[in-house]
Amino acid sequence: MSARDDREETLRIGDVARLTGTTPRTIRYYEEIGLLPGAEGRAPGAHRTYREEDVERLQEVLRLKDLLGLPLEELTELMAAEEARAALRREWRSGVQDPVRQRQILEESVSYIDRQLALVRRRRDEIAKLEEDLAARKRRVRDRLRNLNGLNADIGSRS
Amino acid sequence: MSARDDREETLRIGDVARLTGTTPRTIRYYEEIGLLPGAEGRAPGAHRTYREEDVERLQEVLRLKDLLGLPLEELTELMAAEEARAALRREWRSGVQDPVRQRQILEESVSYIDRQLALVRRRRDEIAKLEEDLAARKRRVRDRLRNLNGLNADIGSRS
DNA sequence: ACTGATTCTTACGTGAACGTAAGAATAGCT
DNA sequence: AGCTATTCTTACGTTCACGTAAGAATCAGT
Repeated sequence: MSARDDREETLRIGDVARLTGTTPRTIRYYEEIGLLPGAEGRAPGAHRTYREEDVERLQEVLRLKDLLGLPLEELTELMAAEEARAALRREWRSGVQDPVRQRQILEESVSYIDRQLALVRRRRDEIAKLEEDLAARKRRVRDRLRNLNGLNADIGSRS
Repeated sequence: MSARDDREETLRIGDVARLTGTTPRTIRYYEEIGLLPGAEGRAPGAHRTYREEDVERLQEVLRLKDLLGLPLEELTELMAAEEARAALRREWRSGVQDPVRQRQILEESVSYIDRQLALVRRRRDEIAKLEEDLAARKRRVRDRLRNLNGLNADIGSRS
């Protein structure tokens, strides 16, 4: 009763839901569609257990979902990067340390991060463009307002 | 057959759909929920007609929807700015030109643009933060890779 | 071992945002 | 006036992303 892998405080689905601002249902759903891993060795009917790592991953998922607005299926592909990192960590802890395999996993991870970065940067540019356009529009309207106020500077002093 | 308001080439719903990359159904739906105006004086059963102005407005709607990810109902509120601008333009063309009313409309327009800008800037910041985080993560992974390559510089030369 | 809280599985329900089908009507052209 | 393409209205269907309900099972604490 000492040498097992149940280290690091083990959270339950309700805890994770509270920590991430979602609901248990959502977490189960994400697991169901393969967006979250859903621990291999779990007896049918047994409670799901999570660690900090899983919480962070879920937060990443929610963030990408919110900011990129992708359908969950595409997000599933994107998140394969975290899978690679998780796999690496597991192999790391289990002491495998085959440098060739590690290189492979790390490179895979980089390529997935690059895919995420590409999407994020496109969004960033689109948002920037939108902001510029809105600012320009605002300037034009304010110019018209200044015009009106200039031509008859008698009416109204506070908006 | 000369003095009417049917100036400016009048588009039909299919044209607008093609120009904006959507479908007629979507356009009707947006009109139905009040997100698009849906011309007042239209006989029941008659074809809808649009002008450049309407196309631009729809493009704005689609852009905000995509980039902000708001439910259409909230978007409807946000778009009240365009309504104000459209109203102003109509009064302008019809020669009303009551400066007090114009001031009112312009200020209303500014306040709606400000609301849009606030939302867009929040998004911009969130996206920027996400990009930074991803870039940092990538750096860390690449550092590990460099480490691996340093320790055994024999394997693999191209990624 | 018991108990109360939480979770499990299964399955049907829901809201948002459209898709699709059908029959009638309209608009542009000749 | 007639023909054809497009559109109109109405209404039911669909997909995504969960919500909700029910009965059984599990887990933490005593």
